Amino acid sequence: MELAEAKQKFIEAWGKLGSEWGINRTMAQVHALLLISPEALTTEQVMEQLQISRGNANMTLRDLINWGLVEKQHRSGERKEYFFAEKDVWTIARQVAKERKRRELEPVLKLLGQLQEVQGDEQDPEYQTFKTSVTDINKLASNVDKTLETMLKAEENWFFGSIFKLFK
Amino acid sequence: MELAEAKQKFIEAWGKLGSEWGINRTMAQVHALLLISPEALTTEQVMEQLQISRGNANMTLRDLINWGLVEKQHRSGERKEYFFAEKDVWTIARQVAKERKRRELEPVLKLLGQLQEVQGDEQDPEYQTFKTSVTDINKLASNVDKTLETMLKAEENWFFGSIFKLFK
DNA sequence: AATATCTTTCAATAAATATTGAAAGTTTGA
DNA sequence: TCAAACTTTCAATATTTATTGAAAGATATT
Repeated sequence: MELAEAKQKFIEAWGKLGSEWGINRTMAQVHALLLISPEALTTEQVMEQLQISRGNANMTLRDLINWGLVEKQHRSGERKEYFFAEKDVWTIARQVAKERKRRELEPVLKLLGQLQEVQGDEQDPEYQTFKTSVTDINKLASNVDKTLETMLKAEENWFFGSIFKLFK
Repeated sequence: MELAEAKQKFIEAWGKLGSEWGINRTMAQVHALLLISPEALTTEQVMEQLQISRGNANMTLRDLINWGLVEKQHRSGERKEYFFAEKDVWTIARQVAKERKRRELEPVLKLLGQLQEVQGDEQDPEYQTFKTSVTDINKLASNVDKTLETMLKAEENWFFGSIFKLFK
């Protein structure tokens, strides 16, 4: 396979995977493009390579920066902004985990905690089943949360630090 | 909080979480409804409780069955079909992991393997960066795949079997 | 074999999401 | 201060995804 074709396929696949996991297709594609670019790219270059509009490119790049996956670069003597993606996959994975934990897991945990306080008749099967399900999900979600917390602090921890090096 | 309100909030939250993770909101809501129902429900009951159409209820329930999260029940003397959700959260998590692995992770792994075979000039930074990124992602994805594989076989394995009981 | 009961399908429609592009905003330097 | 170079915004539009509901398909009952 030629490089040009491989790049194309990689970008498409990354976009598809993103959309299957609730991440905007274009955002995933821009990320893919930057991932495989040795140099930082300008908005113009992203627009051209992916055939997207200026507005879309601008918003998508901003989102990627908010996700902590891309950073702006400035070059002396130039007005244009350049965009560069973090290339270490483990750092990327940690970053994504961190953001999704914060944006999605934590709000759910908060609600589950409240729902566990529901009042009702202990003899009512409706009540019993509700309470059991919510409690069980809360337990699992808390464990996932704690596990992620540990993972995210892995670098600071000799034990997991060494385990996670195996994944690198 | 009253049970009725709590149920409503739970169903909404589950639907929202699902849609953030690429799972149809209605599917997640139907799943939530069945999760907190002590008894199996009919299509009619699902339609009424969630205010959705017959077609939607039918397709959604079929999808949930395909995900291995819900099963049909038949009752003697009745023509209607009843639907019942698996309640053990660890089993649910395993089931979801299994399906997403099969539907999304495995196809991506296959492609990454092919992309690693890309031909090009070893001196070309474009080629180098592409190859490094693809290889690194492939490594991480393979490790995730293997880890999931182990998890999915956990019940058959005394060591992880006992570890995972901690999560229940 | 006709009818009642229940399930499935799928083209049409609606709703949610993503994208465009032109105008407004900002920054730099002549 | 002006204007060129670049970035940002957002209402309008397009695309994608989900939902409806009526008709067709099953299956059991008389």
